[in-house]
Amino acid sequence: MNIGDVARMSGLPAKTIRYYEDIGLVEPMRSGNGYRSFRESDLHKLAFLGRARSLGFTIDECRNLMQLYADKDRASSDVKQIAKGHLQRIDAKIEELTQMRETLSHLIRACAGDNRPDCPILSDLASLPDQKKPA
Amino acid sequence: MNIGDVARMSGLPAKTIRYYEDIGLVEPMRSGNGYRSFRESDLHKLAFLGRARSLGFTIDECRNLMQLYADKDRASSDVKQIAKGHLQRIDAKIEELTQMRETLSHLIRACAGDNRPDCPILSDLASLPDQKKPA
DNA sequence: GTAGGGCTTCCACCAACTGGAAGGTCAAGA
DNA sequence: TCTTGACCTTCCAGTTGGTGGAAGCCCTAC
Repeated sequence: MNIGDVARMSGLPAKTIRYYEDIGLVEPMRSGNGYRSFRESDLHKLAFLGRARSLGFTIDECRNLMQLYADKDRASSDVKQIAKGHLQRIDAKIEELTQMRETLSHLIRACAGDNRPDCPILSDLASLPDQKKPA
Repeated sequence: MNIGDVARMSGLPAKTIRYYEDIGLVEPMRSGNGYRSFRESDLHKLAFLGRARSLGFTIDECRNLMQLYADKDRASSDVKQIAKGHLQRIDAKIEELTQMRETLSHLIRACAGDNRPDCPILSDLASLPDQKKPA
């Protein structure tokens, strides 16, 4: 299979696939004309990567997960551990965004949004953090 | 004030402040020894930037917001517009993360997490997207 | 032979910093 | 006076995960 084929089948852009080869995530063979030649197993890996990335795993985590996938003697606890760590990151991010959302929507509600210059959003942004000038 | 002073007072790392100067967000003066010399107004801008960034506004949005802040003839609707756009982005991100969280926590619950190799997390990742091989 | 698609490499760029090296400045202490 | 240490300077490189584009093969069809 050429890169266009696996791109279509994996749902990943060809550019991304070349990038994944660059960083050693897949190692397709080469045809006589220099084209990459993907095996079934490469396609499989790419699909794995696409799915893992879509769940937000980092490239490094993907690397680890693929290793575990390849290792028939793995312990599922190792996989679960990675997933749990990732879940925690997601939770932290959601928390952070929710906090932003809170503040921001509060400010938006308070802003008249008319043609006058007074604006609680700007007032908030302009407020200094609780620290004072140097002596 | 030297960079260390405004760093402490604004809560921003000195490196970040230099970077902000690089991209034209602040323009501190220079002392005879080559050190940056920050005015009160620079500190104010930096605090503004720090606050806006902490709410997740992009640097470009910060630029616009600072311009509006400086413009005494601004319409608060312009500010509100920027904030609303940003809120939408936040909502989209939260939505995306929540979806990931959903899938992931589901998989984690399904995984035994013991020393056996069977793992629904890996099984899910390994599933191909709904597309078939080429003709 | 030429037009088109697909493929190749390489280089640059995105956001928003962060780390580190090499070196100048300044105030205090021995 | 010298030195130590905390500041400060610039510049270069790296981070994450790709994306865009240029220049140039390859292959098939017409």
